[in-house]
Amino acid sequence: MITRSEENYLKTIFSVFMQTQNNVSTNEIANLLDTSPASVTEMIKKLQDKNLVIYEKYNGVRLSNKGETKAIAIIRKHRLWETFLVRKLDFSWSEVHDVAEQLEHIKSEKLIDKLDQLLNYPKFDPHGDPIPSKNGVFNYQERISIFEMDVNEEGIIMGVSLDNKDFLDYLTKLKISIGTRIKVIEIIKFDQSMKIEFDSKTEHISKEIAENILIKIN
Amino acid sequence: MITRSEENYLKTIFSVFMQTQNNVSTNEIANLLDTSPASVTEMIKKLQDKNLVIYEKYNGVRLSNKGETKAIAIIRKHRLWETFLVRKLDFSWSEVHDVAEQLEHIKSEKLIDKLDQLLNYPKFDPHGDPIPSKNGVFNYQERISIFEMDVNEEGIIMGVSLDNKDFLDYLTKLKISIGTRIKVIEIIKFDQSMKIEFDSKTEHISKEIAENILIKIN
DNA sequence: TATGACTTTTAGGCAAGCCTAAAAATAATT
DNA sequence: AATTATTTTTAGGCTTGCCTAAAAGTCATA
Repeated sequence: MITRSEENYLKTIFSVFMQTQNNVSTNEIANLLDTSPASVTEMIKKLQDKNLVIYEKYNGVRLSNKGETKAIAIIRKHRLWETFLVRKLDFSWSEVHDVAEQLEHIKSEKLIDKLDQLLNYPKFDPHGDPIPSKNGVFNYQERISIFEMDVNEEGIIMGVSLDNKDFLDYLTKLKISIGTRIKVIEIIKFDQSMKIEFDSKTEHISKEIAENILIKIN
Repeated sequence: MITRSEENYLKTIFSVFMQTQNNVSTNEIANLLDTSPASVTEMIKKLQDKNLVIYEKYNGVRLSNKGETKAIAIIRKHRLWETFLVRKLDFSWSEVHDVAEQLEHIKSEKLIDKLDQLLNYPKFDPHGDPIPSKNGVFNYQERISIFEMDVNEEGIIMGVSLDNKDFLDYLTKLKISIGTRIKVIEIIKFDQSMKIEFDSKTEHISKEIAENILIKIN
């Protein structure tokens, strides 16, 4: 049996490793899980005993195949639940995270298969992140941030790279959501803010906002 | 904050008290929660410190108003989730219990309100048990078991009094479900088994089965 | 290369929720 | 009423997952 806490460690290690492709440091895990480095070291050892991670003292940690499989299963559950909350229970982007964080630990294969079916086997969650299939395959979609676009370039919003309530609420207020087609009108050199056009209107967004909205690239 | 374990104790105390109207004994809780009497005593003290139960040494325990409110909320969640699993995810009677047992501990008021709405504010769960409203009101329905019926009496099945997989699977096999109209044809004196008629066919059921199927009384 | 800064690990402790064994209280039976 | 049986509580221990403080290791920079 794998505990809830262990699942959270696996998920964290997985997502950091995905971004950096490097062994994940004790400190980084501690920061992300809001715990002490000492606790992390301790837990890593436990995960190592269960063959879920590959670990060498003072050299960070990464998932074993077994650990990766577990981590992907948790991410799958998290994203399916988020999709369910938004589509079936009318939750907004910004509200789903905390609840999905709890729901992802429910243990029932049938439950998750049926949920998948109910939602018609979604490939992306409400934030535009890919939902791994039952056998662990992610459906990646190449994306870049609006910040990387040039003037006059167009794109369709495919997701966000930040799961922060204020950020998501602001997007909702702007009526920007996944699927929205946008065009870059102007880039202000001074602060790198951008004027973008969508749904026949123009909005002015800061660099920070632009960096965290992702559009389809191909 | 109230822990998952505390919630399970409250739920157990509530349901035993409902049946007996007496203080619940340490031993009984231990049996139902599959734990030791010593652990129960310890937990009861903790619940007492939190003003969730009323307890006197060697004299059993019952819920305080605060504890009862909590217990009812958990039962509400459990039954709403069971209803969801059966209605939306095609779970069968016998499969819902374990999963609902996990789901009932998810903390989100919005989640449960929305679930209630999605299911159109159900008054009874798939076993025929009442689902308390948001403000804690149960919609009781007077029910008796088939075993208490006389020959030629008719009734409509409203629920079951046993949440056991083999029992529920057997009812499914017999195609007996909530809403089925039945009539008692014959009672066999020797073993108190009963011949009942429903959906234009006759079945012969044991005393044990008859005792655990509930029909509407008024 | 030595020193200081930072990271990681070790050591020792704590709360929650469980356990067993023994003691104390209550209930049942002779 | 006394003895026995049962129930409940206390006492002491264990594991999980966390903590802080101190020691050990690694890295960076003078």
